[in-house]
Amino acid sequence: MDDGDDAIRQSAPAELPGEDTQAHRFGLAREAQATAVTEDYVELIDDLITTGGEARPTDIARRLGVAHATAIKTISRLKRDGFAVSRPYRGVFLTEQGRELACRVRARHRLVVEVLTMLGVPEDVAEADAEGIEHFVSPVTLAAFAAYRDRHGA
Amino acid sequence: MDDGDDAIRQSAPAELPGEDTQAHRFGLAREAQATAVTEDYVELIDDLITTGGEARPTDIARRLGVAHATAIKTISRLKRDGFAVSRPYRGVFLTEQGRELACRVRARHRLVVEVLTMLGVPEDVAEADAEGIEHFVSPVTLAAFAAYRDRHGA
DNA sequence: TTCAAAATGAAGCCTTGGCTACAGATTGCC
DNA sequence: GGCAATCTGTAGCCAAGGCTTCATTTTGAA
Repeated sequence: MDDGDDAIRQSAPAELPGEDTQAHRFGLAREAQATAVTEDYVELIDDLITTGGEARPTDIARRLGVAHATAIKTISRLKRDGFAVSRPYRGVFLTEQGRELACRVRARHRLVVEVLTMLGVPEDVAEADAEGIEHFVSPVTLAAFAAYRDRHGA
Repeated sequence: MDDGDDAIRQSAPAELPGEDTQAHRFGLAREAQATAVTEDYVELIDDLITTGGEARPTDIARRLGVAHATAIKTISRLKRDGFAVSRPYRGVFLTEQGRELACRVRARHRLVVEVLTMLGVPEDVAEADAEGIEHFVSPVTLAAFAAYRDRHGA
């Protein structure tokens, strides 16, 4: 797992010779996958706090569709990595770093859903697919999405 | 890991009540992730056989950017799951199921790259992002992509 | 106030997908 | 034919992210 500023990773650096290029692309995808769970948890925690005032492990687990023990273990990783804090039996809270990540993740998610919808994907399918797609959309692609949305009225 | 026919998963079934919907979406994304590695390997093996006549573990590992032992272990899972066969020191071959999956995966990859490019994403970035995105594009979204491509000339 | 239900957290297990290190097979060069 | 380099495969380690089970804490209802 990366630390905060890499949780939404950068785009490809320079040119690489042929075969290495492919290996590099797979490497980028693996990195993005490693941050996906962090991003999902942080965004959900932010949602729960915003809409309900608190984020409890049981609620997080239910919303994600995992066992509560799984959520607690992942939350402990968030704490270890500086995205969240929690006091026993008192819910989970985001650090500044966590809130900042949540904000970026939510904006990216919305934009992906918007663009999918504009392309003719039904709203509910767009939401579902975006849940996976969003973690692999690089900043460059995100910028292209934003430009496309602005060009064609949303 | 799913077996063959689910390796490209289906879209969401019926309507689900509010909170369960979100849990279900995350569940779909987790399933798609579980099939992503299988899809990458199968497509790469098919490429290597088509272009070079054989797919050796070392070549697979180099192209994916992982250690050869990692590739061998994953290949053994492909064999276990009925996507590939191999004889010691004689390279890897796809089963009928494996070839069929490779074909679907390649078509999907190309379409994702095409659509990203049409949206204004630079070619190389589109290729890199598609490596991750493709695994989460449901059949419904894929159909919408194809319709979009056909509507606006590629 | 008491007590049962629900939430929490810890512990231990599994699979996946990385890695390194080492052993054995194959190949090709001399 | 022999030997070194390369390729292959096995074994063992690790972390992530699932799971179940169980003990403990908190909470809320009678």
